[in-house]
Amino acid sequence: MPELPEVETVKRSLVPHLENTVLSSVITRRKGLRIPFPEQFCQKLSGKKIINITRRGKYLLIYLEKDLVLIIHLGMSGHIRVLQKNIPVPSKHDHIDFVTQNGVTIRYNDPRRFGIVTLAKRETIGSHKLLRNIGPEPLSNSFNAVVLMKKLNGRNIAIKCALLDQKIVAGLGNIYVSESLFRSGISPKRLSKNISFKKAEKLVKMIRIVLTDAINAGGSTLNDHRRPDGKLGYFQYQFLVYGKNGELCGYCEKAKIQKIIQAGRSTFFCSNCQR
DNA sequence: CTATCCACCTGGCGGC
DNA sequence: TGCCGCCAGGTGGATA
Repeated sequence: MPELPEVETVKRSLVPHLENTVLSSVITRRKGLRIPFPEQFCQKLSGKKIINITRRGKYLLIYLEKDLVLIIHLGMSGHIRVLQKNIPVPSKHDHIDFVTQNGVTIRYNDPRRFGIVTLAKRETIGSHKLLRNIGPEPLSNSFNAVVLMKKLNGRNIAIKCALLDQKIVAGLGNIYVSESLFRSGISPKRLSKNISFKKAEKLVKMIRIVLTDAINAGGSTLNDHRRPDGKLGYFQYQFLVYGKNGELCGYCEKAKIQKIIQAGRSTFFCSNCQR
């Protein structure tokens, strides 16, 4: 469950359980995920109080005392559950448990193990390898048409690929790029350098709307993955193009939604509505 | 700079 | 039932 709205949903689920609570223990069941866990990972975290939780793009940042930051990325298949009372026996891909002093267990599960869980020092977080090149937060004022145009300027890559690039804008993934481009009337194949300022303005606006709506819907639920609180997100019911190849476009009702492959990933669009 | 292929992994699905 | 290929919400590296 890994684009910005899903990560934001996870963050919001964790805040009431974790902020101002102390980790009594941390249990890892393997050496690492996409990268190894740091040396002494569990020891460094146990006994530490969690100060606050933020999100940067698709990364969760959990700030603890002693200027320690726990960095979490969910990859393709990572999910987090909040467990209280009757905590089940860990199953196959439950790789990490964060146990708090008030009896809550935060369990990290990730079948494909493309996720990342690591530590950093607070003062180095701005220059951290994983975070330093990430573009503006799409829901903040640092993201606007002028900034976007500057990033797209002269680029010969398809706009779809540009928006997937976390250096251009943070947090968008395969679903929300297709949905944002559709709502903006921009073909995913259009070269970045050929996006007009007017279209960039529209795109910025639509990215904001799509992400905000998705967050309000609790994210998107694919393959029955659950939110940390066990609930399902339901933005998938608001998809207009993603996964709808072969269906008649619900907007123009003239063309069928097409699926194409760009940079090895599926893109969904309406060739009539998007130019 | 860009496109393409690949790697990292497991699981679910449809087809035979 | 089983095997097989293909697909999947991500990212980074090598190559041409």
